[in-house]
Amino acid sequence: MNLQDAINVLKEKGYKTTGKRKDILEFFASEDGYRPAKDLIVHLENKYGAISFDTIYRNLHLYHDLGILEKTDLEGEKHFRLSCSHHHHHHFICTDCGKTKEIDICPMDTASAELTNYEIDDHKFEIYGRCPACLNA
Amino acid sequence: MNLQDAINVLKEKGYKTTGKRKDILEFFASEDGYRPAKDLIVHLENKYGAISFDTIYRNLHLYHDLGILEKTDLEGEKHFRLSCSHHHHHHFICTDCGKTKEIDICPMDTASAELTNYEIDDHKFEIYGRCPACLNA
DNA sequence: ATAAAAATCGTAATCGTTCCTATTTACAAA
DNA sequence: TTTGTAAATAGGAACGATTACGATTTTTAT
Repeated sequence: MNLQDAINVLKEKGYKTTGKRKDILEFFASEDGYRPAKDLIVHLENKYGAISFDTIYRNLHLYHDLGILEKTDLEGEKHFRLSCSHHHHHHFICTDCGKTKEIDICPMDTASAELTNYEIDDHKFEIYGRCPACLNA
Repeated sequence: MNLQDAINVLKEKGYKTTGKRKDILEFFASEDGYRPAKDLIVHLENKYGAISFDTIYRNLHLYHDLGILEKTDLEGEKHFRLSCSHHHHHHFICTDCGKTKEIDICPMDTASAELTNYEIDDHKFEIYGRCPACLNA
């Protein structure tokens, strides 16, 4: 998912493409890892001086609902990144810089065999650690 | 990990075994799923009428640090359960009742091959859905 | 029994997030 | 291009989970 794809989704669904909505998308397009709302707030405050929490969180939720952003809970704080809309995969997440690396293994294929009679709605497989760049720094 | 094991760990490490510490352990021993602090507070308030947040959270952290409790972040709320100290495994978590089922598959064996030059500190594999009991209710 | 250390209490503060009403803006239709 | 209106944003209050803190109580070792 890139900036233009995301804007197209917004238009298709009839949402207005405001300056702040674009700013938010640009922010995530310029990052390649999970970021908390806090970082986005700082980024937008640099441009606007002040920004409403409502705007931040309403749009984060909207983007998540539209599949534009992926979300994960890290230490009680929600983090977001642009969706990797190609094939199903999971992530290594660097606990220093937040950058991610795709992991092409999904354990669900075999795990679901252990769960007959269970309704499976979702799953999470994440690996935490430090990326080579952070290890060298 | 059962009640007695947990008390032994406390004593070995030189922590005091107070009535409330035992109550907390008994609470988790009587549950077999992940529970939020909130549930523990309600449980202890039934017995004592009031309980300090400090006592709740200090002991949850202590137990987690000592390996007595496992922790997971579910929708911005930390949930705890007695550690399953036998072999390494993961959990299916029922989003209705919080009960868990062990999953004996760990994807790290194969996944770590994709992460040469990365430092791996931790990982999470959780499956969410509804257990047979909740499906029938 | 008693003293020292540790644990708990009661409450205030903090942090991330949600909610509310008034105002502003984007967009469509004239 | 103006205008009507639904949608979006502002600004700040409220909320829920968690953390922090000085005063008090309890556990445990002596």
